Amino acid sequence: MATTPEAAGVQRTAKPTLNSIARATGVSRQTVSNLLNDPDRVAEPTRTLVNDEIRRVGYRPSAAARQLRTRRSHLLGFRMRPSGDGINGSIHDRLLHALTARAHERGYSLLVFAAADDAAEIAAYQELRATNALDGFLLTGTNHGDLRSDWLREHAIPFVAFGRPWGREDAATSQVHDWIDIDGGAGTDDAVRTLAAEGAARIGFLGWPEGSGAGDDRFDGYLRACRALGLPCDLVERVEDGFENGAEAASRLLARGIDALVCVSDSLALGALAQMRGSGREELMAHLVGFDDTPVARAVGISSVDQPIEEAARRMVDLLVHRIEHPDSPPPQNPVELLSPTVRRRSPANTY
Amino acid sequence: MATTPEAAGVQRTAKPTLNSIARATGVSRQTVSNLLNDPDRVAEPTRTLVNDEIRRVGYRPSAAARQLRTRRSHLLGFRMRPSGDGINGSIHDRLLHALTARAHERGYSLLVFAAADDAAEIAAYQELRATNALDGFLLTGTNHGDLRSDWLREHAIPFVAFGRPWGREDAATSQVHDWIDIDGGAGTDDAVRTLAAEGAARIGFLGWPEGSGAGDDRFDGYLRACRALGLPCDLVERVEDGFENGAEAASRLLARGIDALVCVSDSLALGALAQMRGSGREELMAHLVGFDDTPVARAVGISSVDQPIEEAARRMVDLLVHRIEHPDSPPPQNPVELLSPTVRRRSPANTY
DNA sequence: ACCCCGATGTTGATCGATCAAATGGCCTGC
DNA sequence: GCAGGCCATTTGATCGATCAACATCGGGGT
Repeated sequence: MATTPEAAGVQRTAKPTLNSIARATGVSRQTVSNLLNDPDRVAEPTRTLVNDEIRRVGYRPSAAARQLRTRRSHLLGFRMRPSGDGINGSIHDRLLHALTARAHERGYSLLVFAAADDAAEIAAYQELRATNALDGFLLTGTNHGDLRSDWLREHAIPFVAFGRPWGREDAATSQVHDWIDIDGGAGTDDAVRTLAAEGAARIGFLGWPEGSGAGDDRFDGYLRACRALGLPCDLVERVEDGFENGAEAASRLLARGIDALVCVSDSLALGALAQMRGSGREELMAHLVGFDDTPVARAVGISSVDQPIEEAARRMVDLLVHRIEHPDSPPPQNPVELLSPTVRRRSPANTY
Repeated sequence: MATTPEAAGVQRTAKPTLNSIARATGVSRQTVSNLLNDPDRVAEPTRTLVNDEIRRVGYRPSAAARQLRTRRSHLLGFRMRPSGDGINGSIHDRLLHALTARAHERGYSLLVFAAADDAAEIAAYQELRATNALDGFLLTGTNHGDLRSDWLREHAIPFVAFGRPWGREDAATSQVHDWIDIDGGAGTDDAVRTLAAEGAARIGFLGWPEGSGAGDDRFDGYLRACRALGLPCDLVERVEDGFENGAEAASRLLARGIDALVCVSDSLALGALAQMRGSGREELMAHLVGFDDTPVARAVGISSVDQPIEEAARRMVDLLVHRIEHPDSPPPQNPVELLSPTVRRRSPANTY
């Protein structure tokens, strides 16, 4: 922000340090240090004197020196997943951006690293923790029996996960960890109710195969809503993610007779949309709901369940920072954080 | 990789350091240091002795300490752009992943930061350089009269840009900088020739408004090819990126009579595709080419110009690392690196 | 014999911050 | 009037690595 104009031009002198500031103002280095870390400890006359000098020469403390002494790097680790061949990659991007912004506000930076699989990710934790002294990690896409969270907990390394600790039904007794998640079930539930309110009676569901935490959760929401509303809940196809798979599965559902469709991802929804159009069932296109509200869905005009990624990112960072700065704080909180998504309603028809 | 199984379980001892290794093996700390930085300096009997101990206790040097002494952080900065509302965001993701992977291979890590605009990005350079001692920066999306590259050069901070130094016609005389880029013009040229070879005679172009480096470059490629082939080259619309804009502009081009269309982005191409379908000109869909080969284009079956992002990322990192490690090396190379994209041919018809 | 050299390895100083403990001044209470 | 305390500040030690300079030991070359 306040990039002092002088600082840019003049600075031909050596880089300022705590010591140089101290000498220039006639106080001791520790006083300068105090001013930075706990301003109340230094009295008024001194305070402004030193502050002015700091500003004048554009002093910034050295992260390396601080880290060496305090063993805190103020760095958080984030794994880049092999660039989503799916359309869903865009939420990954959104998440990373939001995490970066929030971390910055809290005085932290993000270090990204690539890892092919979970084992490689764990190896990376170890390496980064030892050499770069990362303060903590931000995990995404947790799954049943996730090795990563177990490993991190065993090694007492702070982390927070985007995704519930799936398959930890014994949560009450066993050690859990910090996490936030988005209530996917509430999203599909909401989608079903919205479609039903508009008159749909045979609502289909196009999901992922059983076994993925998020996928099962979204399926549950569908079931719950259909049962509550007295609608059939067996119009279901569960396939791997992807445009092609979506189109194929949709054709089967169309054959069984549906008048609306909820999908577990925008990729699948896009495939379903193509199938509807291809088989002359354009009237269904307005009764199709995807998941993630990706740019593609917005562009093409598919309704979609919008996840509050920015909010989720904020809370992730806050949770992690809290755990880092208060290592002895109450063990992994309650059912930590569960955010609700929103259904974005739109219609493909109005885009042509 | 070699996460020693013992290291995980046993380690209840203090973290190993150069000194602890030295004491344990009976050599001096400097010898251990030499072993790490220049193995040839230490003779055989010692070498394996120390190496074994290092492996045994799982020693990893402290980046902070090293950085404090050497003033090298082995960190590269990368700015997260406000998550592309466009569909094109996915190449950003691909690029970041590839950069991360390559940086790791070269012994560097990526630190990401968010900045709203170029001015904020410059402020971030200054801050990150002073506190975190970043070794260099990776820029994306350079434009005419880019402030960032000027600032970095003035301050003698190593960097490499993805994107030519647009508008530096005096490149021969003026100071240039390291960069790589993808020859967009070659891509559109190729697209035109491909379409022409398949019989198209009136090929349209849907581009961005004049003034963006990459956009003008791609337009030039179109012009060049059309002229060379003796085809009309005035079937052109230039609009801001986006699905809606693409659809509108495409309708104007359709009215003027085209039998093929080259677009400057997949977002625009997707809009054009929708317009073609909406106005019953499905036969044109197979003669539509987008740009970037995003997942959406792949999914929907639009042909697209595929940029060799991974290759570009590799060269970016290599150039930057070279400049960091050889600050006095020959000034900004020649027309540094210009990679050629590839046209991916597909047809929307075969997806239903 | 002598001197110098390369190959190995060692020691003291240093990078820039924070921690822990000590200092000196001033005020309060008995 | 003096012990005890609090405040603001200072001093010495330390985090873990590298740099620069110096020791040691065999060999050649002449």
